[in-house]
Amino acid sequence: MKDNNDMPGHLARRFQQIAVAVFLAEVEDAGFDLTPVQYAALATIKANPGLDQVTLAGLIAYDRTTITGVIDRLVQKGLAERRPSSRDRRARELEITDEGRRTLRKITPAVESAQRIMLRGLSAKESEELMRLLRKAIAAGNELSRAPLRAAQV
Amino acid sequence: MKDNNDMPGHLARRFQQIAVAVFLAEVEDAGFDLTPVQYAALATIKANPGLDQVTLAGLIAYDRTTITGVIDRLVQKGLAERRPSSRDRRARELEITDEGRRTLRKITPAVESAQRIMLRGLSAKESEELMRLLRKAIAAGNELSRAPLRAAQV
DNA sequence: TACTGATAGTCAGCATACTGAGCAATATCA
DNA sequence: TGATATTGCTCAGTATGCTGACTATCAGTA
Repeated sequence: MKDNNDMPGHLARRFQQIAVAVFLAEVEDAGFDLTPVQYAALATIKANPGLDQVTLAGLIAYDRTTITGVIDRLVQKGLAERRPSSRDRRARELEITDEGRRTLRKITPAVESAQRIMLRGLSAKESEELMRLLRKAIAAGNELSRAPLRAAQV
Repeated sequence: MKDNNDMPGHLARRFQQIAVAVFLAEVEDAGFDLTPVQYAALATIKANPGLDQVTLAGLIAYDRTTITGVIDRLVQKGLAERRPSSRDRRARELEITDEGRRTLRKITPAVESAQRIMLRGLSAKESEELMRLLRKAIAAGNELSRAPLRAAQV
C-alpha cells in the first residue's frame, strides 16, 4: 500500500492548504481581508485594465463560473468595478479602483512575506528548484483542468 | 511586479487544481465516483479500522469540520460505517464496508495512473525531487494550517 | 465529589472550484 | 441574409476547507 507521502496529489493538497493558511494569516496581520484568489484577480486586473472576465480567468487559470463570485466580492469591497463592454454587449470590462490600488500597494509586503514563510523549510536553491518543477509539471498538465492558463489576446 | 509564476502559492494552487482534475477523470473512466479526499479518507479507514474521526482527520490533515461531510458521503455511498465508540461516548468509530473494500481494490489502478499523469511533464528523477521538496516544505509548515498532520495515538 | 478545562463531533456561514444548464449576443458560413 | 455555432456570463447544485460557536462528554484536580 502506497503511503500518502508518495502521492503527489496528496502532497499538492497539503502544500496548497499550508500556502493558503499562511497567506491569510500574513494578510490579516497586515490589517487586510483578502484571499489569495482575490489578490491574484485584483493584481491581474490592475496589470490589464479593461479586460473582460473570460480573459481574466484565463490569465490566472480560474474557472469562469468561479470568477463571477470572486469579482462580486472585489466589487462589494470597493476594490474593483465591473461595467458593460462597449465592444461586446455580452462582456464586462473590469477596472481596479483607487481603493483597490491602495490596498494592493499596502498589502504587497504581507504577500511577499507569505511566499517566504510557506517555503521556510527549503534553502534558496531548493525553493527555486521546487518552483521550477512545479512550473514544468503545470505546463505539461495545463490542458487537463477545466480552467487552463490562457495568454491574453493582444 | 512579481509574476504569478514566481509565487509558490499560485503554483501550489495550479498544481493542486490539475491534480484533482486528473484524479477525477481517471476515476470516472474506471467507472467510479470518488473524490481524492474521499479516497484518502477511505484508504485510511481501511488501514486503521475502528479509528475515530479526529484521528482520521489528523492522519490525512483534514479539518475536523470537513471530515464530517466527507464521512457522511462515504456512509451514504455505503463504503464506510460510523458507529458510537464503546470507550468514549463522544466519539464515533469508523469502519470500511465490504463494498468499500471492493471499491478501493478496483479503483487502485486509476489512482496510480492519475499520480503518473499529473507528473507527466517530469522525468522520474524530477518527480522524486519534486515530492522530496514538497514533503520538506510541508513538514516545515505543518503547524501553520488549522489541520496539521498528526500521528495516530497508539 | 464538584469544578474546570479539554476533547469529539456537529452546525451555520462563507469562499473557492467544479458540472451542467441556460440566456443573450456575436461570429461564421452556406 | 438566415441558420448555426460559438462565446460571455450567470445560476443551481455539489464538494472541499475554513472560522467560530455549541453540545455532550471526559479527564484532572481541589
